[in-house]
Amino acid sequence: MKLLYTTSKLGIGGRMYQPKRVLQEPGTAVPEKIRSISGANKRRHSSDSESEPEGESSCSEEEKKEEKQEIEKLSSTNVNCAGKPEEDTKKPVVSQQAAPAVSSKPSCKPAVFVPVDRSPEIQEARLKLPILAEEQVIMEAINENPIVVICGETGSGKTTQVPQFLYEAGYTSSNGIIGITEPRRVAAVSMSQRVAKEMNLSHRVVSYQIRYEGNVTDETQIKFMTDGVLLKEVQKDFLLLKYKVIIIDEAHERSMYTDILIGLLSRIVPLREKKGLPLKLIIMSATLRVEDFTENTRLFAVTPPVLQVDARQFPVTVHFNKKTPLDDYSGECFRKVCKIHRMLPSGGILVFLTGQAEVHSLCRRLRKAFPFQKNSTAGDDDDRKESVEEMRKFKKSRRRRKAATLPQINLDNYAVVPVDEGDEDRDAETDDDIAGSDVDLDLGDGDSEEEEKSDSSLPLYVLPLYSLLAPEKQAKVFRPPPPGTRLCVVATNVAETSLTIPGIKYVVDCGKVKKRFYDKITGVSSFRVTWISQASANQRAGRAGRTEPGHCYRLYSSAVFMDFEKFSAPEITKRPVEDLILQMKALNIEKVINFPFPTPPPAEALAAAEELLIALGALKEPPMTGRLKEQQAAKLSCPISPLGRVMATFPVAPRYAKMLALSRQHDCLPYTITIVSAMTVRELFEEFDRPAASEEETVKLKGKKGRLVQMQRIWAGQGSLQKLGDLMVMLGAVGACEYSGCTPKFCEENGLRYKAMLEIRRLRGQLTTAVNSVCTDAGLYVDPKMKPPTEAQATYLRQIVLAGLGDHLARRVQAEELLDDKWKNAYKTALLDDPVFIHPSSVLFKQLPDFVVYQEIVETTKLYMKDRVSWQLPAVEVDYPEGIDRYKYFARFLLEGKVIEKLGSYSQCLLSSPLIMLKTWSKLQPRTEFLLQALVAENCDNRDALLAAWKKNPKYLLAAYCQWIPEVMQEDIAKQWPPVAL
DNA sequence: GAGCACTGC
Repeated sequence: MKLLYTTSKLGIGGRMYQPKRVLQEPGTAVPEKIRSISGANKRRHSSDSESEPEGESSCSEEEKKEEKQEIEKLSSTNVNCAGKPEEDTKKPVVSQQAAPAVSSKPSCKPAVFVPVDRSPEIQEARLKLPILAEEQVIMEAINENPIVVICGETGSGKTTQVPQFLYEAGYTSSNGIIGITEPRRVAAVSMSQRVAKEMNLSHRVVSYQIRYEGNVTDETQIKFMTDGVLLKEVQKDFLLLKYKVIIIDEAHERSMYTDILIGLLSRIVPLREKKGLPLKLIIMSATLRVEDFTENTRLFAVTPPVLQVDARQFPVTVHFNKKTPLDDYSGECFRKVCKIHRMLPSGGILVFLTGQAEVHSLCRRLRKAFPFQKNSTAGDDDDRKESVEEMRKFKKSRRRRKAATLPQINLDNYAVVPVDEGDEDRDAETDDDIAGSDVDLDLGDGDSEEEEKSDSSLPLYVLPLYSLLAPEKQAKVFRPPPPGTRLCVVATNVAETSLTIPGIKYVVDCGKVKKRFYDKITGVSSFRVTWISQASANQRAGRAGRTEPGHCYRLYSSAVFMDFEKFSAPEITKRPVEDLILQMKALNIEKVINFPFPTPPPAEALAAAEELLIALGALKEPPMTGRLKEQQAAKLSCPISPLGRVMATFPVAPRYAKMLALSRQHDCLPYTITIVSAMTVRELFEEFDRPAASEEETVKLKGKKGRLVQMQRIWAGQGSLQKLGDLMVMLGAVGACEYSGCTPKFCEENGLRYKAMLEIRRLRGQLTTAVNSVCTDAGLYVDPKMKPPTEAQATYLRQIVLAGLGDHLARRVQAEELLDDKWKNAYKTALLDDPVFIHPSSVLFKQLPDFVVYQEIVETTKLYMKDRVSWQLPAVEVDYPEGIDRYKYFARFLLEGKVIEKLGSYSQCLLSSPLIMLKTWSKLQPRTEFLLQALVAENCDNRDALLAAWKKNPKYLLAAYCQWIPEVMQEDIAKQWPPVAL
């Protein structure tokens, strides 16, 4: 325990640290800062690191070979060999004290102190951060351990300060970089800007890199980036040699890339140690739930030490409801906000709901209850200010009277309450931070009728907030509300982590969240509203204590809260993982199942991913020989194919990467790039079906909706372009938008989401670059005046799309198969027994083509297919049936002209549709039987067999075929029979 | 004839 509390001076220049003890007095029971140093890695690697010069590595061929072997070991079963002998890891903690390693063996710790010239204001602000008092402890732990976990909640300053500690301790001298990963782009950008400012350094030194942009230079020493960026870098340089330190921030969020990075780094760190170029790994988490990292011996053979730092947060009093509303949590939110607004002192309110529609309808209700007449220039009106302020004062006095009496007549305040509820009431009293407040902040959870009445004397400034909301509308929540009003933000989960709203004092938490679920077998996704986790609830509550002490009203009982899961499941366990698996295979990790995941994905998900990648040709097919068991084993460890390597370089889902890889032909690349970009970016079109804020808005929304539908019909094109279905709509929309300069005005007028269009533009740019670097002679560029594809190209594009979505083919259920009404207008897919449908928003909704290819199936009221391409003809990829059906299909293709090109010219004149070959009642037409018998007689179920039969007998099939042709044409056909050159 | 939270390359 004590080891890391040593006050010994560190060899980093003249800098002195305050002894820890002083800071932690007065002798209260200081919480353990170091939760676990058992087995902290005490084996010094001095011999390696001292003898070899730092920063220089001559990479001989042998070393490269060794590296490759080590990398391959990642996929071997022997994951425990992280390069440390067993006995060392078991050394008791005491023995470490006996060997004060810090002074005797400096190991990889840089002995430098780099001065930083901070402004006095910054310096002052920094000193208020609790983490600053921990600098010495943190740096000692980092110096002595290759891997350290730091826990500290939001407000601890760990993200901004730890990189500075490392910089000052010389970790960036000798050309090393400190890399920090963030799960979100905004965080990477804003953190880099803040740290640059705090350190008084240029953006050339403290930089960021996100998907489409960055300001990294040769001088960069501290680099903030998104986790995906670092994962891509591992692909180029497995050992991440330019980094001296990697910090994984927000590891508790358990984003997919973060998890993979931690798994990879657990192997990279010992590899770097071995090379004499040690890399430090720092995992930062907001919660103390880090066992998945620390107690996972597959991940880290030696348990890394865990440091805990305090956060500077204001206290938040949590109030539970006594009753948990069964389903109307939205209504309960309304009532709670009304009470807060009427009875409690000023301060912003933040409400958590689950979706756009809910957000808008609550906004509408609240605005109705507390109208706020905004003038043309909302809120900046000084004339009004006074009167509003006066009104407010008046209201305040009235409210006080009310507040003093209301809680006492709360009918829900029974004398007999369950124990915990009683406690909650006490919490509210004792924790009440507003001295002299005369209001009971525990509002109870009763209904009361009067709240529905409109009260314009108490203006509430109500704003919606969700991710898909236009940025300028989102930005409103960051500005102070108009004078005399109270801010009330009704938000989805964005407000939980991604966006922090200033001035929030009250949080209303419905306890629910809308999540996407995937069926592991069928891949069908659905959205469900579930209870949040305890960690989530606490995160939401924390949003009330950013600027002053706050209150959180949970619309569920504490008993229900106790039943919540402690933490939500890591993303990697809940999602299809084909993209990850491809990335890993590209790193030569073949036995993915043995990868040291902090939490592994379910076996079904791994198998499904592997299967899809094999089908796409990204992995080499497993051998079909040998024992079943071996075959099964081989199936889960297929090596990557050359195609797979190309696909892995494209930063999109493997399905789309396959489409790109195929599009060299017929100048389709620019179109495929655009289609893939549009399919990757979510929600191209504005949502107009939501509840409106007012009657006039309802009318406005309707108008916009109509305009969009009209435009979509235009974008859908004509002829074979139309068969590209919804993808043509996307292509047309993007094309039109770019043609007009991609202006916010154009988007606004045509129902396009401006943000989505920008993202598509940037993704097109990135994919174009990626394709150009694979096909060096492609010479592609992003053309803002891209013409629509030609008819022929549109047909190729359909095939290209099908190549990526081959398993997403749905067949229209024919009238004669209509056994049940539920199959009306339905489609059948390979994997699902249930009918699936074309979504009413599709341009193909009324068209009902025989075959469609879909992007995904989402289950709502029915199973709906999203973003379809139409197929009038069955695709060749369809499994060829066995038995008599083989001949039926072959007959059909033959008649359609798919087998023999020349017969195609007659396909329009046929007396019956080739499709009837497949009908159950086909026998009713003699010509079907006749043709079928002729084919069966010669075993003709493929083109080669047909050609062979013609060689034997040139008049073969003529009679049977003529039955399908009008008499006038029969003579002509007979002359040219057989319709091929033999 | 509809109703999708959030995020990264």
